[in-house]
Amino acid sequence: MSNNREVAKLAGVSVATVSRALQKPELVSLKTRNKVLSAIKKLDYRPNLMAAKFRSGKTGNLVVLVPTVANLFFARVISGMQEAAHQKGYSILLCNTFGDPEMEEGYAKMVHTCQADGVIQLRAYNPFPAQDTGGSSTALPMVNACEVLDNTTVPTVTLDNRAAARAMTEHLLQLGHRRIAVVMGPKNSPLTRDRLAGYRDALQEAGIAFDESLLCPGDFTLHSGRKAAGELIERKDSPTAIFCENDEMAMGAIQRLKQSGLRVPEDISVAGFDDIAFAQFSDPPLTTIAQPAEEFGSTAVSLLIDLLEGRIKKAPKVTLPFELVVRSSTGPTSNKETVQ
Amino acid sequence: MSNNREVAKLAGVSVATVSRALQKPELVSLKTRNKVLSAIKKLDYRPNLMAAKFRSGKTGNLVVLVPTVANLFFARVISGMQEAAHQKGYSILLCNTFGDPEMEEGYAKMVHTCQADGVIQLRAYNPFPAQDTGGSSTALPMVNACEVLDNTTVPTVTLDNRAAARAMTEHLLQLGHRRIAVVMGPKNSPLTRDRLAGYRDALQEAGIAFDESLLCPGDFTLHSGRKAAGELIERKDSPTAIFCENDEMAMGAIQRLKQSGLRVPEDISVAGFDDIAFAQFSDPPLTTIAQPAEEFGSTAVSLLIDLLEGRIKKAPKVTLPFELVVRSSTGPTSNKETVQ
DNA sequence: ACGAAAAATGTATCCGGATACATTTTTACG
DNA sequence: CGTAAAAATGTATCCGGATACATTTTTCGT
Repeated sequence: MSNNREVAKLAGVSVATVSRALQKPELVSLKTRNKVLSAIKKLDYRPNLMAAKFRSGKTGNLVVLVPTVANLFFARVISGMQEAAHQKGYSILLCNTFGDPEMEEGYAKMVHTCQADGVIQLRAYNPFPAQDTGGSSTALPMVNACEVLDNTTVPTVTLDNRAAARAMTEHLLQLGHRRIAVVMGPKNSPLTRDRLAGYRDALQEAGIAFDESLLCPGDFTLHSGRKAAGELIERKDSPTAIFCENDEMAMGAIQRLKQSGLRVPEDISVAGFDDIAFAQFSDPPLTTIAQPAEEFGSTAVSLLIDLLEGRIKKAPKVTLPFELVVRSSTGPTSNKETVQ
Repeated sequence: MSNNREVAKLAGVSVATVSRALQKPELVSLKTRNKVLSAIKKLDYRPNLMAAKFRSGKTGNLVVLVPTVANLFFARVISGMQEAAHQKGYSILLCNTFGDPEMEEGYAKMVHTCQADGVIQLRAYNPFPAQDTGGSSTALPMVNACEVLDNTTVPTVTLDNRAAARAMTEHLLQLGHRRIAVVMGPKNSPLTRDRLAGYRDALQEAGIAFDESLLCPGDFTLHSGRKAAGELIERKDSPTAIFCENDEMAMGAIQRLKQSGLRVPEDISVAGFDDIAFAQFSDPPLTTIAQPAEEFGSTAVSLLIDLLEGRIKKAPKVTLPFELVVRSSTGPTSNKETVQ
């Protein structure tokens, strides 16, 4: 591979001129510029960006920590990130973490070893809590998106999960449901906690007592939704509606309900969250909360780049809009259920 | 950020010793090693890997060209890649290309500018066809996986799509189907062509004439499956089975069929390809071809790293196994249909 | 045509770790 | 104890582009 100096020699100029001809062409006379460009073409010269980045101390890489790549919501978020990053001259280093703090720390260290400039974390965990100092110069440049930490000085991009869950719960209440089960995400997740809070807000406003036994554990997989639904319908006082914290679990639940001969929504309503592509192809099509997934990604990338390039004073907290999408998996309670 | 020399000074040794203490500890005496290590700890020194990589000429990055990140099959492939790469000390630079040759070329050029060491292409297109010279030193180090080129000297990882499509078609024929529609992937895709060939193989062996009008265009999205199904059932001589070239299209098709009051599989059978997670949660659960998606990714990464590290003589062609997974979306033809 | 300012170009050095080669220290054996 | 071999360590240089600063060339007004 030819380099700087070979080009300079062939063009009969100095390396500085070669560098300038590429970086700041306006500083080089037209004649010289052409000499340089033709030498570059003749040698098929390509600048070694590793050298340039090494010198500048900027890698142009962003580490993205994703609990599960093989998840439709995250896939959309990543898609949005990739596009935004590419547009601004950055690259995405994708890291599948399985939500394991050790892996997250390992990958985040790529910033320390100058393999990446910053980190986008899609889970509510700061790999270096002691350094959660936002704009501080020693801190890990990080942006927290989707599932975010509560008390953090790190920039965040999130949804008002509480309001969204409340909206969904209100929708179910309006349909006459009084016993609404919730299939939750992983324990200790602020996202799960906030959605639960929204659910309780709506219940409280409607004057309905909160029943902890209606809460089911889940892990955002189809299987966990199926399992939860199975357990719910075997109870004597089974719910008339199931609010799942993501669409995969909702679709798993629907499958299980149908398997037991229950009709959705006639016998039991099911709601999801995320509005993945499959939601409208579900049978019945899923009532859910649409999130601007790609925008989560692109916003997170923009914030991180702003942070890296010093355009951020204090950590912004961006909240993106949601939308309640009512389809056919939710419906009015049957008389039998409502008379109780 | 502290460097090499600061550590050397604090430890009272030379930079070479510092470097050796980290790279080849056995060459450094225990006493010296400890001095170095404690200096490293005291200064919180982290080697600047950009410098090391710059010097070695190896970036440790692999560019992955994916037509669509937000696709469950590719997401699994990427997941497998990421794990394999991480295990071998490489990172994945994820690039969403939308199947656009220009974007693919742009990203592939990252290898020329030393931002990455090699490329994994998940689509049948070589960004630098002139350089398709396999082991040649001037060639772009590339591995082609999933959808692969026919006449290439590049290493490939693929499925015997022809045999898989044939197996699925035979399954449908055994159930009595004689008019089997095919919802295809993008035109000009070897993958689509091979699957079609397998379909024709099976028809021919069964002595059934091939009817081109049973082929429907598609693009691997839920919507295109729905559209294709809509067109098929409006025909006078509509098929008794629809073989979709991926699960998303199959699920889209099923939705459309049900919408028209058709029962699957009683009135019409539907088969998919890929066995994504949703396939078994579809209503009815989808008959499909299971592919080892993660293994596509890990194998591609292994091959590329072998290629980069000079362990490959001539380009290997790896074929991974498939499995026909029969669920409930396919069934025997009804009498009405078979008597024709 | 002269001189000052502006434009263009060149020189030398830096970034930080790796390593070939040189040098010093230790080991071990007669 | 002496010396050769082995082990440990140090010195100097390289990788390739960026750039501060120095130097040369051009422009332009008078």
